[in-house]
Amino acid sequence: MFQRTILHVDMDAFYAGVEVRDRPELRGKPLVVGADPKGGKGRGIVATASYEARRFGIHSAQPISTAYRLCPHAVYLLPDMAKYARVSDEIMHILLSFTDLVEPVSIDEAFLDVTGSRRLFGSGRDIARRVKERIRADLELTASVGVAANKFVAKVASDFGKPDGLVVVEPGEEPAFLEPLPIRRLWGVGPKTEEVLRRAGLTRIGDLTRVTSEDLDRRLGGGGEHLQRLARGVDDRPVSPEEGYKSIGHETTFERDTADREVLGATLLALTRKVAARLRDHDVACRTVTVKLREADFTTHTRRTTLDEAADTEERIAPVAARLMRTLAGDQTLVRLIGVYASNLVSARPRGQLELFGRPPRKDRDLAAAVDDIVRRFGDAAITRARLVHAGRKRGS
DNA sequence: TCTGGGGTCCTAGGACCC
DNA sequence: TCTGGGGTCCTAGGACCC
Repeated sequence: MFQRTILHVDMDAFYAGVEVRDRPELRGKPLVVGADPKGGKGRGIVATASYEARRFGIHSAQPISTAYRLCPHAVYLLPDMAKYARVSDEIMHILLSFTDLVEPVSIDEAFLDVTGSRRLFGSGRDIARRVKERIRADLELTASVGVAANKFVAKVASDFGKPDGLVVVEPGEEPAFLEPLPIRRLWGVGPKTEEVLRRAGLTRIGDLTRVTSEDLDRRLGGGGEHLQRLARGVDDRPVSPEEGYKSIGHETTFERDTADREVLGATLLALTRKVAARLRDHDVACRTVTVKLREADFTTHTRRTTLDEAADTEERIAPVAARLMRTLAGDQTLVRLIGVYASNLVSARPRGQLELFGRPPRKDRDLAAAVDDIVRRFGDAAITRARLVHAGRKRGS
């Protein structure tokens, strides 16, 4: 079979790395990027912990209150997503100088298919070394790189050498490399699946190759064969450059659980505005609108509806979202989080083309375009709904 | 110690059509 | 008279990833 060379590039403690680079006085200190700890009462989680902070037992996705208890004297910073997105663009730019086949996985991670670049740049290991050097020289950041014949093994390999790692798994070595690792390392095995498999006595990746895929299907409700192929180190998925969003959404957790209809309504409207603006930004419109509500006890519900005609404006989406919300929350419902999502995305044709089809430009879209323009020029605070200002005052913020 | 916010993918069941 | 089977679209929930 045709032998591919795949790289998985994964930045080390990315947000923390960027902050330390920009503020050298932070170097060597335990640094936590994430929610405001508020003296141990904060509600969010840790986004990234520096390696110094990890020595205290702090890690990503941990409640910020736990992190604060473990290390109150750490430096706590709020994430600056706009900055990280800019750095991410610079990283992707570097990666694209090695091959066109770059598939971003997240803001700080990507797969590269360098099969066709070997003639120009050398072996997979050579290319990995050069990628790391470029990222270090140009951006003063470190990345860990895994090299293998497919995406899954490359991903596990990059994780294996962290931080500042370079791990190559040669073709044929995959089973020996994977067998002793815990099943949790398999892509798609999270806490639930891990527990189901553990109860069946399966704890190492190698264990999965010693049962039948039907047995796995029965225990997990499908996906057994895929899991088994990964466990053997087989993964045919191609590295495919960006395909665009399938959904766009925003959600927010209240500082304190609330049953205040006005607060809920105003927050829903604010979220809807952000979603609609991003839809227009990406030149897409949505046919499906979803509202999510999480109650104080963490039970979570969603309601969605599909529109007759795709929408990309607050004027069209907000009433739908409000209606869905009313079916989710009673007057007494104590709410922890609400969210708005747009999916079933279709490309929104430029207005010139709409007219070609004999459809007049809509007023709501003209208004939205004007608002987008003002926000671009003067920032988000320049324009807002009277209702949002009112609710903000009401909360005393 | 309670658990963010951005996403993707999958499953099950119902409606509806032929 | 009670009843097939395939296909598509839709909704709700959940697992998982970073």
